[in-house]
Amino acid sequence: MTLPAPGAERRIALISVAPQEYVAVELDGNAEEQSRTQLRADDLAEWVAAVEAAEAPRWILRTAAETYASLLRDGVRIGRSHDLVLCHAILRDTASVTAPLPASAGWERREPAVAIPSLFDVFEEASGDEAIDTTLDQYRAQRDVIAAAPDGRLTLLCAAESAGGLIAEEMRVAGLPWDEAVHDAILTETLGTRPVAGGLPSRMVEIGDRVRELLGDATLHLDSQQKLLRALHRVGVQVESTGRWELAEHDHPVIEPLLAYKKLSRLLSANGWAWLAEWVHEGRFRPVYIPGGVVTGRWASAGGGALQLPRSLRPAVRADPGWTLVVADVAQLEPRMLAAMASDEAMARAAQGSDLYAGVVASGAVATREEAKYAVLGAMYGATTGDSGRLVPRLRKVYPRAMALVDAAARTGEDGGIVSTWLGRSSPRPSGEWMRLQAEATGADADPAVVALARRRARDWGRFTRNFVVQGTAAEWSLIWLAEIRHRLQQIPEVFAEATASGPFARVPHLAFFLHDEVILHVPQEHADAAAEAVRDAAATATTRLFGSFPIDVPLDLRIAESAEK
DNA sequence: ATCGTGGGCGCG
DNA sequence: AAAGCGCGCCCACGAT
Repeated sequence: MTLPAPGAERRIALISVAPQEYVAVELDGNAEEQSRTQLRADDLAEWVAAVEAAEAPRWILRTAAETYASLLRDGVRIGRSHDLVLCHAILRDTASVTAPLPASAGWERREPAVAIPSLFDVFEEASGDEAIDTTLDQYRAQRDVIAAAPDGRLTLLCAAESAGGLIAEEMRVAGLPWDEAVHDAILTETLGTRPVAGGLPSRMVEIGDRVRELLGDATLHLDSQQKLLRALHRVGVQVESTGRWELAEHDHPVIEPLLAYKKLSRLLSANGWAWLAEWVHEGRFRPVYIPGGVVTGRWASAGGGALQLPRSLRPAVRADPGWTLVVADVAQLEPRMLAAMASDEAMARAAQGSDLYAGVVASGAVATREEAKYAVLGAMYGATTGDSGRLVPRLRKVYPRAMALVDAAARTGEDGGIVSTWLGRSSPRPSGEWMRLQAEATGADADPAVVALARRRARDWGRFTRNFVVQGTAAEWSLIWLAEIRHRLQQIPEVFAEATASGPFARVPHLAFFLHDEVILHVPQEHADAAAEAVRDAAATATTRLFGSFPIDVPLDLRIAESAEK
């Protein structure tokens, strides 16, 4: 991702002014209108492609989820954008500047389900000229907020967020190569023979019958939590819930088959044959990504459970013939971000190499890798009890700067304050209800029960803000990583071999999947090494863009393989 | 029939 | 071995 100085790049706002009608407004260095081009929807893709090839401007879009999807369907890709909806969400709440962007309902994200039909709703009572004025005013307001932030952090964040908006649409169009036969084989192997009409697969029937027999109820409906709980009590298993963890603590013949049944049941309902039929078409799984869909800046997804694919199905992710996958993830991204944010050199030393937890053990803070893991997770999540909570104070001695950062974030949250990520995405204000409860608890004659509740809610919010700064900064690293990968892949020439898929990514290496700290690329075999190098370079660049010369390792686990199986 | 909620569990 | 953060989705179940 290159970030030219403001004014040094061409910027063109692409504005929908009426159904089937667009206006492209070219802006000068002061974001003043320079020229205007009227476009019919039918001509849009061709015009954008020509301008992109000639000038590679930064396209100012209402949001990629609306405009870019249709361009991609017409085979047109763009390089850079400024996504007004995505950036509005960041800029209206940022604590990085004294005067954040005024919130404006017209620039809120819309539900994906209505995004496409409502593409023109915002303008239904406005003339085309009003739509243009509204868009340009919003862009100028955003530009002013971005420029007011120190160190260009919001420039980087908004550029990366906008790139994420493009990438999410591109990954949806490209899809994740998915081998339906492999998926089907895994299901049959795990669940048993597929039922012909309704009913459950054979292994589930067998195991379910065994569970019912051991519970002494031949007609028990195992999917009913309440009935199952009562049946367990009847045979003397005194659990309070039917959760996996609590069941595992009990010793009764029914536990083992019951846990096995629950595992199978989960696979069937979440990613069984019905999921396969609904979400995989022509060898591609196409999830709906929602960039910035989580308050911390992480991506969310809608439909298909894209971010919850069970590891057991990874073998079904298979490259097309003549293509390969580049699969890369970062180990322990969040604590690495924490070490760098806090300039904690001791923690950064522990983070050298591929296993941060081993480094924590080497520092002498804890005795085993497992303890290191629970201590570090506990530090970032705010654990206070259990083994994890007991280990956290040891880290405070060895990594005082890192711990001071998360402890301060927790205190700020407990006091009702706002915290921010490294680049300036800020946490939401606590709710009015939360504020009222805290106010009620500070009175001299406050009910002790109210005080206790307020304390608990304050700590809850403190754990959220504690984690926000770390999870959100990790999301920023990943976003820049993604954008840099995309930028590098665009330099790799297309292949001339016969394409195995259709669409704008049929002949080029492309991102196919993203999951918080992991990417999967789908790449013509001849470009596998170049793509892998792009992924590594991009990671190094992401780290430098965020933390300059601070020495923090962010090592990748990267492999080139036909399948995503680990 | 449809909606909201809670339990449970997959992912990071 | 822990239960501390962030999600989305499925199911049952009770309310509408």
